Amino acid sequence: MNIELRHLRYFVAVAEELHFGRAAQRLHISQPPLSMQIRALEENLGVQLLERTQRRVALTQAGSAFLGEARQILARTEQATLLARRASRGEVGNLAVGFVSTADYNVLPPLLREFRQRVPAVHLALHESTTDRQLADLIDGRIDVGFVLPPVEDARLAYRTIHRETLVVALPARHPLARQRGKLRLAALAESPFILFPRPLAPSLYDAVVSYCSAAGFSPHIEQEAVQMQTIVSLVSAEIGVALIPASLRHLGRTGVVYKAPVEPSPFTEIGLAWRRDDALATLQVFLEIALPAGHGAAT
Amino acid sequence: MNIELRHLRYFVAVAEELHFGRAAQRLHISQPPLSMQIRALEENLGVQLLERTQRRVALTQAGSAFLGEARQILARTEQATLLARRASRGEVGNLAVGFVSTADYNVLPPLLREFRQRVPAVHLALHESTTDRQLADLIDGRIDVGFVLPPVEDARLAYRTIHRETLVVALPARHPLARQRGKLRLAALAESPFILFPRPLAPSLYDAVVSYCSAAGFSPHIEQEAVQMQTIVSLVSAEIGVALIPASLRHLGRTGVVYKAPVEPSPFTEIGLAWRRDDALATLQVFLEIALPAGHGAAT
DNA sequence: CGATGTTCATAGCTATCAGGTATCAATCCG
DNA sequence: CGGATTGATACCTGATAGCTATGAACATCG
Repeated sequence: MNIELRHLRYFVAVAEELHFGRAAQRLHISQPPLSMQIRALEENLGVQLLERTQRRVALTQAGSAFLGEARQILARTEQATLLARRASRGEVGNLAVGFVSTADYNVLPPLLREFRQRVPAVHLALHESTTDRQLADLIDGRIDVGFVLPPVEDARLAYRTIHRETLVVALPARHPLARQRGKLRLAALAESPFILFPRPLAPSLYDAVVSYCSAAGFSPHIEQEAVQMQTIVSLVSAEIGVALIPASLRHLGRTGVVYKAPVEPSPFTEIGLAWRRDDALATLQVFLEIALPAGHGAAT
Repeated sequence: MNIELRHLRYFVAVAEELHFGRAAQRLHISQPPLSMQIRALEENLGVQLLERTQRRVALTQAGSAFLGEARQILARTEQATLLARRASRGEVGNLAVGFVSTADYNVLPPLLREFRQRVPAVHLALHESTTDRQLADLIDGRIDVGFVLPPVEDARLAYRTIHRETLVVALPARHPLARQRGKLRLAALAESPFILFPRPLAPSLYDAVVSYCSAAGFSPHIEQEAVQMQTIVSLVSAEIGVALIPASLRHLGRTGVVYKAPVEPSPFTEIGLAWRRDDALATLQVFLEIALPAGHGAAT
């Protein structure tokens, strides 16, 4: 027979009361089975824990050493159940989060701040990455949720938009149009070299840029490609060309670059969250609850 | 119903195997009761620990959080039983030790050294004190064993001699007899003032000194009393008088004091150990085993 | 100094439940 | 689609935690 927590609970009660009768009362059992269980515990350990002299119960040295341990084990068990409950509510645990670099300039910071505040014991592992790599990482379980650019077409993944914004023009400060006050007519850029990212990385955004220009009556002359938005802005600053970028990228605050909203109504570019549709991770549920406007569990 | 260690043992097995059948085999039980116990554990916690999909068993986040806790609780329980066993063998615990100051110059140091080496996890609380106070402290449980001077007459206490030594004369360095080579005739001190401690503190030693002098044909002229041997030697150094002290006190090495063995055969003075006759403290047993020449448990 | 009360241990019984066997149901694989 | 695998279910059994009654040792008190 093995030691069970029952033995520890009983022993602690007896050690605290130093009286089998009262201890039994406290444990809501009768005295004989309590004596039996204590005896069983002692036999199991091969150690006498209590000295019973028919009249007085006293702890042996081994008993008082064991008492401390027993108390700690019981407390630890309490802690473990609380921890399990908190974990099941998504209040402790880990969550691996992917994000495209642009998310870092709008949705990501306030959301992380709120998440930290609501569930400080959840550890977030953040991985900057492109949309397509994030989708693969989601499927393979390397991340649990990703800030991505649409579209997300895999049936195993769920997607919800969490942010929409317009496009603005980024001009080198010495560009003739940069001095002009107020809004800008997009058609004025028809002859300027454009900097853009490769289409496969974010087809929707790429297409938005191109069709925006089409609507203004020209097709952009693509001079240079770059993967990260920050790089694009750097290239603008280096006077390689102009670019159409999400409005929040203004926050980059790069010197030598001027941001201007066109007069033509801009299409919306969007960022969304993607996650495994059937994922039951408790921490993910909490994350989605915080991130998504209305309550949307993974299965909803 | 309460959580028991059984539940934790079973859960850890399942979590490690991720397979109810193999886990059951490892636990030497059949699979159905294992499933039942896991379910009972989950109900108890109010938390799902495992995701069973009829084909694959996986840990939930709560499950992996709980797994770590469960492992630690089980390990802790192992530790606790080992600790209890070691404590019952007197290898861990405490022991309160009293000692007369003279013991510090002969028996105490080597004995403490050996004890430390044999049972390093036992904490010794050392209390320098007189014999009579130690006897009271033993009765009242403030100390568990004492280095005392005989006699010990209380029936509740056991006593065994552990050290015997002769008396030597302590002389001021400028005393006429201090220059003399070789041994000293005790009678030569018949006119010197003596320093001695109050008789109630150590009757046997006091009487040994006085009868030693009587045998040499004189009665010592007691000039000054002092409680501690170190004080007596200090007074000798201050040329207040001479003293007869246990030979090991030479180790005090006080400057200005010369130690000389008399030619007359010296009576023996002794130090012994006293403890509660019925005391079952495991650490005391170990202490006595190390301290006493032959094996002598308290009840022996 | 016996009477009484207190306290832990023992004896015998009961009821609960851990664990066994047999089987089902869902899923996977060839 | 059939066999294999695996967790769940149904039902039964045996071990044992816990109960009541009682005993034995000891302390206290009239």
